[in-house]
Amino acid sequence: MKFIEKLRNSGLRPTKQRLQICEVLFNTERTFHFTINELEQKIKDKIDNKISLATIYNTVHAFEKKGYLKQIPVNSNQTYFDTNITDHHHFYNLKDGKLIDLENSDVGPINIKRKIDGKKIKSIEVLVKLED
Amino acid sequence: MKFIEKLRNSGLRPTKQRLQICEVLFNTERTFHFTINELEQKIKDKIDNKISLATIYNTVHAFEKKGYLKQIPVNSNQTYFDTNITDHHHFYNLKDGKLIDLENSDVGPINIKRKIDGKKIKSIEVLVKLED
DNA sequence: TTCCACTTTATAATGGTTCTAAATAGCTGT
DNA sequence: ACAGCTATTTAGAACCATTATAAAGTGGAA
Repeated sequence: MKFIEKLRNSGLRPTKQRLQICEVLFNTERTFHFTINELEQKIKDKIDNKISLATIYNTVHAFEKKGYLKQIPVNSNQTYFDTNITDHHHFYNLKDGKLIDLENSDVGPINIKRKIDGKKIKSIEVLVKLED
Repeated sequence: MKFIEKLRNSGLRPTKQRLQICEVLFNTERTFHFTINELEQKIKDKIDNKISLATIYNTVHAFEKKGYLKQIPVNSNQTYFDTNITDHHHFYNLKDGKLIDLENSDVGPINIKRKIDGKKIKSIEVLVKLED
């Protein structure tokens, strides 16, 4: 249905696996953060067939390249992704490794005054580390 | 000399290896960013004896814990460290993976309006990704 | 000097991620 | 519906940064 179009429009074949991963990632009330391991678990819980780990990696990277997912810059042994692709920032709870979205209104506009020749700004991301 | 005191004051024994790594990291005109691999190379270039890779990891982590180094939150397969431990931000050149310091005056103050119960802010870090 | 906890070291183990190559499945044109 | 082509999936191997291990070495206090 809706995801078939979405995938086709971006040049990705709407395979069974991709559509199922779309359901898990995008057919939700709210956006969320995840690691590949967490996504693998969510997929296991929600669908009955098996999707190979390699396919999950492939798909997540394909979706990220198409702009349907964003990587979150955090130092961790795993890569964190976000289904919220709007410009926004994050709290990072060092205790449990959990992320919390920060609305732009919680941070205020960020104005980068310095320019680098021949480069343009692709993104501005703020990470606020939290401790007890 | 100066590094012996520094180490002793923070409860780290001033071993030959740690002092040599201090020379490479802190006896410089300017601060710099590095990965463990880059540091390993720098050490090979500057000293004649060999320091085990495990010792380099141990030392970098010990120095980070004591606040002599900072990790930079970037998504990369390697961990980036910074010898500039003042509060500041970074440009990240996606093309070559190089980091550039941003002065606070280049970014302006960042005021996080939202609070999380029972947590306090440890750091606020801005990463500005650059593309061509 | 002696002793002991701290440190270094080589090497193995770990674990997230990427690669490989063969099997499978969309899709287009007939 | 079918053939043929290319994209995709898959299991498993490979990769590689990082961490763990356990034995040897070292700093420093008494």
